[in-house]
Amino acid sequence: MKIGELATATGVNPKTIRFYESEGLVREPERTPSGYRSYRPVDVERLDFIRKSKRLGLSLSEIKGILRLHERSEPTCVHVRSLLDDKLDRVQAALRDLQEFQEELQRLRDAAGTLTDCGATGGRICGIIEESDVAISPGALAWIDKRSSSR
Amino acid sequence: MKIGELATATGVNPKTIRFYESEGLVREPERTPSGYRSYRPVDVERLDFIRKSKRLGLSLSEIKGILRLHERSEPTCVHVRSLLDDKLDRVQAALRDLQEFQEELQRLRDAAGTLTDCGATGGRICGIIEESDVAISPGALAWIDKRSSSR
DNA sequence: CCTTGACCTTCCAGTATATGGAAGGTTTAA
DNA sequence: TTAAACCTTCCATATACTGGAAGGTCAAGG
Repeated sequence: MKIGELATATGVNPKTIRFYESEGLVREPERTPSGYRSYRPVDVERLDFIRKSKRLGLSLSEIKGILRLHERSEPTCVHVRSLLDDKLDRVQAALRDLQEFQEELQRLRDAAGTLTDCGATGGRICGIIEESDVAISPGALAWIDKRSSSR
Repeated sequence: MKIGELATATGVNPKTIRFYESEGLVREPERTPSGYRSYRPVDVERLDFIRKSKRLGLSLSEIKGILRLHERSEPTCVHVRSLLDDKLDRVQAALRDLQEFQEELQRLRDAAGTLTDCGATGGRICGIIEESDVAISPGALAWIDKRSSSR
């Protein structure tokens, strides 16, 4: 199985498969005489595992940790449960942060909507922003950054 | 005012100030004969503006856009209002995504909690994950990535 | 005069997770 | 034989910084 076939079988971009290999998430496959990567069916399962893990919000290094445990024939369930607990805590914290941020942003937007001039006179750049006092948590701010770039 | 003093006055790391300069968010300051950057009080205001904008979830390129408008003496309020509307839409979408994700994750966690063995027999890596069917939206997934790394 | 320490300078690398492109080699079918 | 569709490696990009290395400057104290 060449890399393109593995990509089609799993829905993972060939570039991404090579990247996972460089990161140690996927084993280095055999090569054909001409240097092409040659995969086995078990590699489909491994990529599916990685994909499902990512859908749970696990990072590549967390996934790597699980795979390392498994390679040493150690049980993974206890570790995975604690990762899920951790993830759940963070999602809940983010929900709270984001909810609060949404309310503050909404208030600011409402106030800005009534202004015909945002007051950028003198040395001012934009009154809407300069008079704002929204305190977004670092976590929610981080989310905004990422979100903006992933669209 | 040297860069360290500006940093103290604004709460922005000197490295970050230099980075903003390289990105065109802060003007290139005069230099002392020995090459030190020499800032004026107006630079404090500009950095404060950047900081407040970031707290509203604006990206550096969005902030740069606002500053460019202002430099050309064009009004910024209409533009800023549309940025805020956009931001608000995304926050609301994220809240929905994240809420749904939280529920799915909670369900998975509850199911995993009752297992004494996650079923990693044969070629399996971890039954909790392999049997999961959580479909997290790309936006919320992106958030998780960023969040994990920002802590 | 010399040293010490706290500044400052530039440049390079790394963070996380890919993705796009360049430049070139291989294989398969027509 | 030639064109398309693969494959290879290496480098750059996105985001918003942050850390470190190697070295210059400045003020105070001995």
